[in-house]
Amino acid sequence: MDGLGYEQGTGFLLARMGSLTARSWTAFLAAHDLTQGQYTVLVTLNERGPLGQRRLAELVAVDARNIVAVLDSLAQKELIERRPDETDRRRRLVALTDKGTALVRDLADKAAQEQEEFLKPLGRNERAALNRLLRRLYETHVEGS
Amino acid sequence: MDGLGYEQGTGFLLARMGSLTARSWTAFLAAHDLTQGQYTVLVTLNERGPLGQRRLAELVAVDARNIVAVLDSLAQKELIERRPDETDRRRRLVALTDKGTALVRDLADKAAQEQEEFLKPLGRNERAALNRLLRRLYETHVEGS
DNA sequence: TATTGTTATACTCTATAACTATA
DNA sequence: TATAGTTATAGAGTATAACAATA
Repeated sequence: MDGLGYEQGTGFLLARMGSLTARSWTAFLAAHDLTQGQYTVLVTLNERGPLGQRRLAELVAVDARNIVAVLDSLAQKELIERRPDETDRRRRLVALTDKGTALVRDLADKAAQEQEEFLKPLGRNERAALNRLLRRLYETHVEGS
Repeated sequence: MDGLGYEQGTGFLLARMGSLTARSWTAFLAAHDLTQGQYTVLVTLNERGPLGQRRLAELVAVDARNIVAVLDSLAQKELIERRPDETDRRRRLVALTDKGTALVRDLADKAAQEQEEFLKPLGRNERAALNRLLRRLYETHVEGS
């Protein structure tokens, strides 16, 4: 019942801001010929090391069926490779190639600059606070299990 | 060079968390036969009152071409109506119907409960801080102009 | 000529059903 | 029978080109 009718919930704001962020984020990645899904996979592999597709999909929070095409495209770019798991011939271990590792590191630097624009309205301490809160949420929702 | 390779930037976390939030948010809205785009339009109209489609699209941060189908679907549900603008016959003013207004208010309450689940990892003060930071970002990026 | 709204097309993301091969 | 990976399809969100009516 305040000026604007009622207060927007955090969930709405998060989904909404995420969608806006994702847009500029997508444009940034597109300039480097990557989609969000591809980048998230690269980042996750960089953090965790080689993973089976099932576990990888879980961490990226994508259905295991839908990660296949993403991995195909990354493999074609020679950013990842699928290695056979000798102990279980159903499994394939997904790993970053050297080229993939180099790309992730390069993009991390450029992305930091990219964020400046978007986060301008917030001061230094506020950005740190936002980063910390988001990280807490992210880790709880993704690390789980 | 910390444990996990390198630190995730705020932009990445925001896009990522937004995507995760959007997922449960989408499921919640789907239970009430709405998409995210539809809901965002309803919320915006509720805050701002009747708007031309161009300005509405701007506030919702959707391309003006792509809001047409969203408005069509909302009009079919009788949640909004397009009124001719007598002073400029090119324009059509989009307004919430009584039914639409009632729905937005009803969903705002239910959404607040829905968020509990997602925000559980954060304490009361932290949620308030997150809400405040996101609102600042949202308003800067959307109110603009 | 510029602006408001529209139609149509294409790509990404997400969700789902049905399948192959291994265990 | 259960699990790892795959194929194929469909809806929603986003981006873009081309267009009609009006200013």
